[in-house]
Amino acid sequence: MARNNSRFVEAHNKLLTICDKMEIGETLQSENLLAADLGVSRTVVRSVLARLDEIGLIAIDGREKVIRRRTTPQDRLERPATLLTIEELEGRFLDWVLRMDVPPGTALNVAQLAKDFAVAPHTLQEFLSSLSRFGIVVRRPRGGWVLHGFTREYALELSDFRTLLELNSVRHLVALPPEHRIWGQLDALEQAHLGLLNRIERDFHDFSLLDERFHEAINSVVTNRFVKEFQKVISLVFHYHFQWNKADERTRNADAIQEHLAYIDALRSRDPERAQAAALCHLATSKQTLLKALKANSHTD
Amino acid sequence: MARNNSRFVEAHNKLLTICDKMEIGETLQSENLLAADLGVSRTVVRSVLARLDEIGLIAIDGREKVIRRRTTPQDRLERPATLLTIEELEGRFLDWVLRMDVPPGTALNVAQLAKDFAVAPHTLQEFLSSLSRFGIVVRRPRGGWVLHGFTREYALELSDFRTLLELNSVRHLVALPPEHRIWGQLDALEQAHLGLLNRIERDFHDFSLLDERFHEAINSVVTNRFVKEFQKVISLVFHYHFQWNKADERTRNADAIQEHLAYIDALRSRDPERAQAAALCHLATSKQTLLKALKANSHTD
DNA sequence: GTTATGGTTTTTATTATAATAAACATAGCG
DNA sequence: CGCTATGTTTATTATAATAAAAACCATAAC
Repeated sequence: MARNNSRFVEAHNKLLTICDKMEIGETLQSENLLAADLGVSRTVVRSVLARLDEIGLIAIDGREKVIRRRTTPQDRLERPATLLTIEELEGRFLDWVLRMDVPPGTALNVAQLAKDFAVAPHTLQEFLSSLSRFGIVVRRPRGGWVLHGFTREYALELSDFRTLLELNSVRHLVALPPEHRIWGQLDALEQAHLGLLNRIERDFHDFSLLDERFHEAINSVVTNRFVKEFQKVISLVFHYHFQWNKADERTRNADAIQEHLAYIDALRSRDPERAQAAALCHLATSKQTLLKALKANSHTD
Repeated sequence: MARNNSRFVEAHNKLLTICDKMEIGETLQSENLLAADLGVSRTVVRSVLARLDEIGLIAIDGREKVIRRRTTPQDRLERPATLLTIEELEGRFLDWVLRMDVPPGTALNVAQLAKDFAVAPHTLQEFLSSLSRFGIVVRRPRGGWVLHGFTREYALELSDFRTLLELNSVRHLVALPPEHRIWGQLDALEQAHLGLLNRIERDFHDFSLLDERFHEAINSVVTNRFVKEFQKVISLVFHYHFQWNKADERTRNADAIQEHLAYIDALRSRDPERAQAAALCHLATSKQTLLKALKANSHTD
């Protein structure tokens, strides 16, 4: 009753498949080889073999493992409900906070949340601890967690920080040689923007994703793990709010496309000042959009 | 055998002190008031009262809690060894990594480390999880942790990121009005630098701390939680490496003081370009110092 | 009506333990 | 004698169980 035994079950069922491919009376490979084939440790293989012996599928005699009968569907074990990993949890949690519009200052109940998200309480705890680095949640003095974002303050600071990082990327980008992959990417992105502009009436929802791809491309020219780590949070927050601010979504997205196109042009000019100006202009609009989205469903006054 | 009962013990001993101040035959306050006085919940007060009743110090009769005898030293409970909190752990851990010069790629043994640091394994686990946001450690696919920093790459990226943040701070700083507290702080820092320069032959060790204070002051003008969070890690890493790179420590620190003084002058000029140039100059030196420190005891080639 | 207390529920932090992996030792075969 | 396969032991992580603490509610006393 400690770890979940999904590894054991998986190996067990895989071994059944192997047995199916062999004849009755044949002998299985050595434990070491089986372990390598199944991608698990020998310990697991041994416990699987012990079980197969128990249900009479094979007969273990010293190092002889003889297949005794064909497998039946009943032999297969049910895989236990697999819990989310900490990586999968990240998206779900931010989604929950932003979508459910959880007010800042809410005390988070680890046990309850863990149940809701179908993770071990411990996993959630760890995750919250890592989120606390971004100030989204804070640890209370004697245990427990409080949701601290997303206030207006937070949004402002996040936007400012984003601007800081992206202007840095822009400065790097314009200095790149013509043969760098980024220029081709920008061309492709330009085409995608023009394409979306043509069918904006219907597909304006697609902009959110395009926006993410666009900024990701620009920031990809900087190879810095700290920049990248933050980019993840930033793009998540902006992405979600983009989706939910339904007011004027069509015209807003159409305008943003125009800004992106101007931004791309400015980058192509290789003129650092012009490029930074275009970036600033678009990022300012983006900031306003985020603030409006917050105000729309605000606990934040 | 779950939580440690330090809260109970603390409340217990405090209540003994309260009893000492009262006469035999007097009655104690209500549970609620005691709880407020001791700063704990009523549950703790109740278990403490139950124990005091048991050892015959007081007699509980309904809501009457009569003091029966004087307290003796034997009544006091030994406080259990208090484990480190996650905040205290941070410094200790980075200290260990940098001081012991743990090579990148080392697998971290949670149970062992937890013992060494005198924390619950769980606390260490959480802490590692939060550190993983900075890429110092990474989680292995099937449990376990690997130390990933501090390679030359990491140091370079950290330096670059630091430069990015600090230049931003400088741009903010030079735009601040003369009555802002920062100008007074800079004056004080200048005096401290000049003072240290006079006794550099003897006290060159003190520079590390002064350096930290200096950069902290400059970055304090930006009120951004993301900037602040990173500053913590950055200053830790630089601070430690400063201390351990013993080569030419005296002259190196004397030179750095000169750079700081020029930096302060440039800030006072309120000229953004000049200030940024001075900042860049000093940060570049700092980067070189860090790289040299890494090379000196390098696993990183 | 107000305050104090007894009991109950919730929630968090820690410990014990099962599942896994790895290391080591031993036996069998060529 | 050397190599490989298996048996045994040990170490380590993830999770379930659980104790401590806090919060809550209902009842009793003044």
